[in-house]
Amino acid sequence: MELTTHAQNFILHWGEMGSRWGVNRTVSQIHALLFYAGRPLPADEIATTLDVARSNVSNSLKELQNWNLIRTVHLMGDRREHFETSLDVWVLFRTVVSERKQREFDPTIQVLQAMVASSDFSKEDAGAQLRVKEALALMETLSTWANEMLRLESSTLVKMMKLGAKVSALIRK
Amino acid sequence: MELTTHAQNFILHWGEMGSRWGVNRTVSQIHALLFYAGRPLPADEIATTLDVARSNVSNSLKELQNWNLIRTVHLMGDRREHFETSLDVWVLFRTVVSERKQREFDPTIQVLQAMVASSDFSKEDAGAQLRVKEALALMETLSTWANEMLRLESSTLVKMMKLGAKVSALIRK
DNA sequence: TGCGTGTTTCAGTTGAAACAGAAAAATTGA
DNA sequence: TCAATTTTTCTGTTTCAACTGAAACACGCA
Repeated sequence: MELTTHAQNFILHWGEMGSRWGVNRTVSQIHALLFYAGRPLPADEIATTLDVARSNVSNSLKELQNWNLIRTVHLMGDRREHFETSLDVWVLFRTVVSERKQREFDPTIQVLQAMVASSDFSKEDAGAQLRVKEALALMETLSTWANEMLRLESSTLVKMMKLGAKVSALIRK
Repeated sequence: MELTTHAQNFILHWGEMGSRWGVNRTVSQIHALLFYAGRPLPADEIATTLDVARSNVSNSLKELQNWNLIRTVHLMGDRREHFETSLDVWVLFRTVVSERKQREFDPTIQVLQAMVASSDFSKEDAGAQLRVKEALALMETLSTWANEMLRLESSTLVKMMKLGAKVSALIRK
């Protein structure tokens, strides 16, 4: 498959974005390609299109599957596996947020909880203990809130966001 | 300064967190140290405490200043600059979100806007054009919403989060 | 102006992650 | 079962950001 200029822009920029947020560049490029193409692609076509090694594609696809961002489909008359991603951007967004939270956010909360629970802060760390508690409280608040938001339907979520700060007018209690 | 076990845990874990989110490890460790210590520290004390090169500390501090996460203070009878961070976790959170948005999110929106505006998508990319538009719409929604949230006072923000999905009950319009 | 103290810059080094290519393994159709 | 096709694993190589240490630079003070 030959990429148009637009496709190249999109894929390269998305890969760049990914790497700034701690996601492997090839992984995000592949995902961008599948999203842009909008149809299932076999691994070797991905490899030739992006000009990366077949093995690199294989590992990246596995990573994307672990992230629940792609699934395999089979096409008539072709024994190769084809890979596709959801084309609903809100589904993708929620998946990424949810996975990321599970992998990195929640474990950190646990670490902080353990720290705070083990009450053997030395005396000179009293202030520090308070601050760690506050950091933990922030993360717990965020976590609970995120779980609730993720449970909403996309359309509801969008509506809430568009309401935005208007909601704050209701909070005078 | 000798670090307690708790301090080490906190700082090391925070550094680890940072690097998973695309933030230099030393940078986040230094910030964690300043937060944990809760008092202004001079660069060389940071270097010896974390056991990294003095120059590394210097560059990392500059980075933290660019992020508006630390400021310098001067102590009586000491010519050295001392560095301190806000101890209000919500202030820190908002700063990070705001800076990160400005640096990485907003520019991406611009790229997508440019792509969508330049209407020379070839015919076979019609579907792709639609999808890019949807991705852009999502990011714009998020961006507007984030701006509104960032303008709120911390206490209001927390209240809104604690309300959480309860707000969605109000959206039946 | 020169000296002591502190900071930054810069060039080279290191280490970890990403990647390629080959080899091994798996799958399917005959 | 075998051959053809496709996928995965493995090992070395490359790349790049992070880091160090030394040298250059800035500042304040006598």
